[in-house]
Amino acid sequence: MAQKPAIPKGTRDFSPVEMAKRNFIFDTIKSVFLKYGYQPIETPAMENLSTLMGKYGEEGDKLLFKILNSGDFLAKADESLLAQKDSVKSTIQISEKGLRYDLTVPFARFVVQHQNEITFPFKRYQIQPVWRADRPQKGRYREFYQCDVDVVGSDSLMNEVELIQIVDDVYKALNINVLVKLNNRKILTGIAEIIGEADKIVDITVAIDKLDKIGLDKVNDELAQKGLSDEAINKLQPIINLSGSNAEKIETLKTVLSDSEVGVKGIEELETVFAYLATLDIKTEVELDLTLARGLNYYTGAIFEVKALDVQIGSITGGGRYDDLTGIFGLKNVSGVGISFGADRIYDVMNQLDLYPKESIVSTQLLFINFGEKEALYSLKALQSLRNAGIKAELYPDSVKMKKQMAYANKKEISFVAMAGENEMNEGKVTLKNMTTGEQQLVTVEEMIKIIG
RNA sequence: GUGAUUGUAGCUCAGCUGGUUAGAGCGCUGGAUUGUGGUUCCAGAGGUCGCCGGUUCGAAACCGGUCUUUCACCCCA
Repeated sequence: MAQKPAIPKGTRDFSPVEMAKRNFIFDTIKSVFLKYGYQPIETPAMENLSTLMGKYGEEGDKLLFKILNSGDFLAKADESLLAQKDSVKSTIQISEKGLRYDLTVPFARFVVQHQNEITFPFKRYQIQPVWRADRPQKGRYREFYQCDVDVVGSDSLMNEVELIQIVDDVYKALNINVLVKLNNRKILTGIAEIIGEADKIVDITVAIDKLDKIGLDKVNDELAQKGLSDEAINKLQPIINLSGSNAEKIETLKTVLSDSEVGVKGIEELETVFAYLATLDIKTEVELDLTLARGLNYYTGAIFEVKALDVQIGSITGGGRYDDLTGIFGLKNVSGVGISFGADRIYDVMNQLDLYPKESIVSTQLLFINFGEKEALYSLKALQSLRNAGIKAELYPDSVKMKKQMAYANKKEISFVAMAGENEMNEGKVTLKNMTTGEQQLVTVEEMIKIIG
């Protein structure tokens, strides 16, 4: 036990059954992405630290996995810096690469680097793992998959609408009940302007983001702690407490934010998105939620978040519009909007609710019992025809006790077992056993294909 | 990063205030049944009690450290 190998904290192995379930999720998401005209790309697991650092805030920098330089990296490093024992400064000396933290920043890098080969608007999806040196807990891992869809090079709000359609399609296909929360960063900026605390926008959004969790009083406490005047906090109250239908909320905001140019722009954008959505057949409820802020600093327009309604877990999908992201890498005026599906959390939700369709987890459909070399060769021929007909079939490789071979079929949940011994071979047939009913019949290969297929 | 929490057979767990050969259920292997699994019966294998160190005549149990699990904060998918 003690000597057994282990895997690093916050990482997981996936068994065949788990992989079948995960692939069902990935395949579903992928097929929806393709349906909307998005194309796949992949980027390396590691990026230069210079492209990663500073993009996720100070916290994010700490959560980046850094890769030690190759060779005698300590000898090449500046001794005086190492002697200071300052981890942040020393990192630059001994590490120049890191594991990607999300897919959006590498994508921005990709767009800038390949700008001359890309046709805009560029619609891409990307399904790859990302790594964060976070402390693991429920629904939180150090290695997890993101499924990103983004479109860059288009300002049209049609894209926002399309992303919501995609969310609706994906969760309909997965059979998960969700709520889409929608907000707009411009409205948040407008609010900060109106109450005269424009420079505290980040503190304000972080605080009101917690409303659900800690309640109104504590949010106000936190706001005061961040240095907001009582007057500003008072002005904020009607906004934090905003309720009613989406249309009602928008009406209220219109009067409150009428003096803020950005705020008005934000309201217009939201109104347009809701108006477009109203003309479409969308099953999922979309709710305007002003407390939705999301930590990432680069959102400039719409902000999305998707919550599962039947399971208590963090958000399972999130995203938004970012006008300036490629600007960091030197390409100006390219606006993008995208969302990210958290495959691992979706997996946890699906598991808890047991939502997998039976077909999604079948492996082998038919097992041939091995009675010996001559019989095995006879079975092999039949297997070719079955496989050509699209049936997943296998032959037990060793001619061991039948009991053992049957137990193997049972454990792998193979629904049919075929037996071809001397009698069957003489007739040019096989005995087919249905493992759920226990019935057996003598049939030809063609008949088998009909029964199983 | 802060504060808690967990770790005993492949799995889920028991093991009282430290005292001889550490237990159960399930699973696994073999047999009853040498061309029939999933049910039943019988037998068997499997554990330096997470790891390192300390206290003690004696530690799975007490203490320290470390790794791991889970949870809250922070942040986030």
